[in-house]
Amino acid sequence: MKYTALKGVHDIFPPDIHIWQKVESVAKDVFTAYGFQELRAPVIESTDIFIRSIGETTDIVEKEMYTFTDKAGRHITLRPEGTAPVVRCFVEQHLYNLPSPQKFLYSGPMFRYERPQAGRFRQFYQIGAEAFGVAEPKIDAEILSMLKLFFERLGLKELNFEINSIGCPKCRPDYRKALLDFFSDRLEGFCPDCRRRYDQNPLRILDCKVAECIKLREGSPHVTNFLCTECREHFEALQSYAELLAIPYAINPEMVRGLDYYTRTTFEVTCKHLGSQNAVAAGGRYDLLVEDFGGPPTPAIGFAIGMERITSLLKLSADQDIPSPKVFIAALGESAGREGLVIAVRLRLKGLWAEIGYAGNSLKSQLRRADRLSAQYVFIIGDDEIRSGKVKWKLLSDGSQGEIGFNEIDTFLAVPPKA
RNA sequence: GUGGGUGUAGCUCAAUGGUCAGAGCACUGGACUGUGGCUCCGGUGGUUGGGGGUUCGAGUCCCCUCACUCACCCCA
Repeated sequence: MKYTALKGVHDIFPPDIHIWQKVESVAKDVFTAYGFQELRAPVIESTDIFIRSIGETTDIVEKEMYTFTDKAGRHITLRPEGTAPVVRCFVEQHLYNLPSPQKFLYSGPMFRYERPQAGRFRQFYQIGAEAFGVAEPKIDAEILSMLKLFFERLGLKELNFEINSIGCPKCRPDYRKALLDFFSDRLEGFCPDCRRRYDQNPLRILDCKVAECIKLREGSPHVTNFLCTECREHFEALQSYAELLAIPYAINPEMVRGLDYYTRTTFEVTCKHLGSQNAVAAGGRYDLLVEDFGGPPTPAIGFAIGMERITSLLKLSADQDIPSPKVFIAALGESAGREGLVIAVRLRLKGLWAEIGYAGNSLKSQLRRADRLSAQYVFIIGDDEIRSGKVKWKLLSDGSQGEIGFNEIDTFLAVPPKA
């Protein structure tokens, strides 16, 4: 094959595209009901926007960004995630001057240079939402409830909602220190990755899947025991609101985040049917990021849904409704073909999906094609029908057929079939 | 970046180192002049991912390379 798509990217086309469209429309409906409006930010931004927000020492920034210089030497990066561009827009466009809160949804491709595997791609799609201006934990719970509704509408089950609080710049250093103290005397037993994490990002040790490390970290301090008063109250209030809204969450004090900007609430929705990349949605609070970008102090919270992971789950479960034509017009001969073409265009004018057969195909093959397309009706037009001014109709589901005049077609199709 | 697995028809897969690389599905034509699905018969479709090597002989063995895939790292 001479021309192929790049590694880690993929084409989306029928029949899968119908699942994608379904997910997008459900998200838009549900998020709209929660007061979110669409915001479309560019796919490219200045590189420093991502370095500043995601964090200089994160994997994303250190080795996963698609970065290049344009013809004027500007440093440009294809967005690896959606929050930073939205925050940049929020500040640059002074959206904080609009009535608070401001709530936005977005969707589109993200780019990360990684080795692809199940559920992980170099160009991948996210649907995300960001809410600005509310410090109250009520909105944290609302966002969880919005996700719950979204998944319910899609018929997705067996999902786990996990929440955590990673504190704020006031309390997190205490926790970090406690963690370092706890690990320091047993560091030798940990895997090489964890020993590296000890220096770079000790919270990540909590995430390690190596059996030895899991055993060694038993009894390690929990972040939730180190929260300052404000963070603890926020987290407790979130839990009570989540219970009020019947969100079946679990607290996972070992859940950590790969982006530096998170504060307090973090959450993840996972599904065990996904393989090792099992998060279908994840997000959290980032109360300091807007200020970091030069805006006024503005608490905020957001999340992103991984489209590929959702659609792969739907492909497992779903009875997919693939759209099919209302009418297939099978014509035999040139003059019947002309008549069929005119009828098809007239039906399309009314918004009905009409397909026609083309020259050189026998009636049998046209019917076969109609059957493959799952057309509801076939209209058969030949010399006889042209002479009599009628079309023969056939209902494919039960094989019944009859005749109607050319001018009766519209009313005929308006009446639902008995089958 | 690291490690494993797999590359044969559009798809899913056969073929002990030995005739002309096969089957099912799909597509297409016919059995049935103008009636789909079911059945039967025929047809189209291949650089066996690419390159090199071993051999009388390679889809099969070896090396290189590319792609896909799963996992690690990390993450949606």
